[in-house]
Amino acid sequence: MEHNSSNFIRNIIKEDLESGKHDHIITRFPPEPNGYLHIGHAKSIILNFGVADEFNGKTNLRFDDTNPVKEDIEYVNSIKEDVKWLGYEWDNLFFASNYFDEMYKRAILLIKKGLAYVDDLNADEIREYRGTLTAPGKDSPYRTRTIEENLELFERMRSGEFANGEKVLRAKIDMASPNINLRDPVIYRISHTEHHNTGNKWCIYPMYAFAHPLEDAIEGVTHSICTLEFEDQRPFYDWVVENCEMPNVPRQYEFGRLNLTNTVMSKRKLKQLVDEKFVDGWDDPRMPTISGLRRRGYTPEAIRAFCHEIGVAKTSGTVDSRMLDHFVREDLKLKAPRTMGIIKPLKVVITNYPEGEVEWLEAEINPEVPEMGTRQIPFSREIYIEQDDFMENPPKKYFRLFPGNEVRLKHAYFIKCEEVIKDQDGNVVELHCTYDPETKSGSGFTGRKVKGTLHWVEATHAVPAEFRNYQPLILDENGEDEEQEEKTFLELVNPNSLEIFQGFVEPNMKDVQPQDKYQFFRHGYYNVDPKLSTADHIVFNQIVELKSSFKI
RNA sequence: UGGGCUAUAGCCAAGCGGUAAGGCAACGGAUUUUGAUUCCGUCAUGCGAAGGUUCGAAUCCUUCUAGCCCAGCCA
Repeated sequence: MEHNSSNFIRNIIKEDLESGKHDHIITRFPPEPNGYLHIGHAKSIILNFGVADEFNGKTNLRFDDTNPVKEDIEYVNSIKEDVKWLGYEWDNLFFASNYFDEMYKRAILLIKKGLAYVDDLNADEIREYRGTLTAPGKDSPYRTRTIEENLELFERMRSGEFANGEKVLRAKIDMASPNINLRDPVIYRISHTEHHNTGNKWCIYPMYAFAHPLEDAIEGVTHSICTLEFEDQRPFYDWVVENCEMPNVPRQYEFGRLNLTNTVMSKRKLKQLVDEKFVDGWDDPRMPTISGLRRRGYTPEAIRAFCHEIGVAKTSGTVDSRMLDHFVREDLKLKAPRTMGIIKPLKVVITNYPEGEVEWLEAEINPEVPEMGTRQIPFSREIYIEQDDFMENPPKKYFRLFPGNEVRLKHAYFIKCEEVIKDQDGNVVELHCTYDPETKSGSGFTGRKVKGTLHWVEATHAVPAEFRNYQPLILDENGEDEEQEEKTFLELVNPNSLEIFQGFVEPNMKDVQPQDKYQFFRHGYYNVDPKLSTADHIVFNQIVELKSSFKI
């Protein structure tokens, strides 16, 4: 069902299986629990789980929790929920922190082989000694310590004798390497910090570059898939696996991360939007987080279809967010019941309709899926239509209501605008119309045609509802500016990204449940907000508008 | 100025020496009780540029150009 898009990683795995290099594959999704997952992670999840599923392999969910100062159990819970919601089941749930003993032993092995040493240089000095992009670094004066001394010092680091930053363990490779990652990278640092999983057992924690290859090797991961910025790290990845004498040899492959127009996609920036209250939280419907998209009303199916269609490559481009919109509409088209809702109400009195009378009309729930059946909607002398569906002085090709014009009310009758009622300030507050009983929907009336069909809600039975319409959170005509990143990014936040309206919906909508999705006729798709909606006050989040070729 | 990577339409992307898939967007036109959907059609003599090899090149070679990433005791 989800298209067979070819990509280079899939091709590599296929070849590895065909050549007999592997008889099975294991992938992993390795988030650090320091924030919520976003749609960029969804791309990685879908890639890792998808490719393993396709070739009968396994995928681990592994928390890369090697830096306790940034991590929190709240994040591990949200990550698990999001992966499941996207439709994936991990074969194993692992924590890198459960490998700390193993990693410590491998570090000692490195020391014993003369491939790692304890350095007393502080952070600033290490940076100085590292050299620059174009100039080689120079050896630390502590680089030549004996194995015995290193062993003893490292053990004393572990036992808590030293303060944060006082010492580090470094791999001994080459301070003149053109690849900066190979200039004796730090592999262990001291951090007297409680860890969400290991508590106070450790005060030294391995660095990503050292830990990650070990984690993969320990789990027997065959294809370790990560994003492009880790490309330079691959030589060290291989160095660690080899020199730590890991029996399993994982290989790292890098793909381009997902960028979307009008979207920021870094955990740091998203966290900033949350912390500085630009949004309601990680799950604000304007956020590109999985939890935000879920609350907005996006479906896992739509996200998966989108990720399959954008493909996986080594280019770093920016996908038009309208492509995501497309897949949401496509998924919801056959799933979402149609209903009518008025976002900006304008009262219409049908002057020739009997006072006090209400008739119930039958309306199909989804014309493309007749099995969804029908619903009953009331019609009477007073209804609401959309303010945007009336213009006193319309331009050419305006098919909606204007003085003297006749339109069709969906599922009901033709009405003709006879009179415009205004308040003292000249604002249109009410319309007086007449209807033609002959034109009832379903009666087969063909006497005359109208150009426009409007949606409406009967006034006395109408259920009040709140509509929350969204615009992009980020206004980025030129993408993310790198110069004054901090400033520019916050300046690009759209002050009008949320618009709230109080309107009306059909009476049959009074018992909608959180996360129910509807297509409001001629508006678009909406989701019942799981946080804000109550039985007394229904709140709909706009998922995506319907397309429209109408321009005024 | 060191190293790594990338370049196919407005955007994403397939293509692996045999004559440029697909999706999004856009634009025509038909149908339409959603200005939606659906349908039909248009959209790269062209693959960052210039040379070269070949009967034949987006694919191989050479040289250029442009963009992205790397100097955390973050991941």
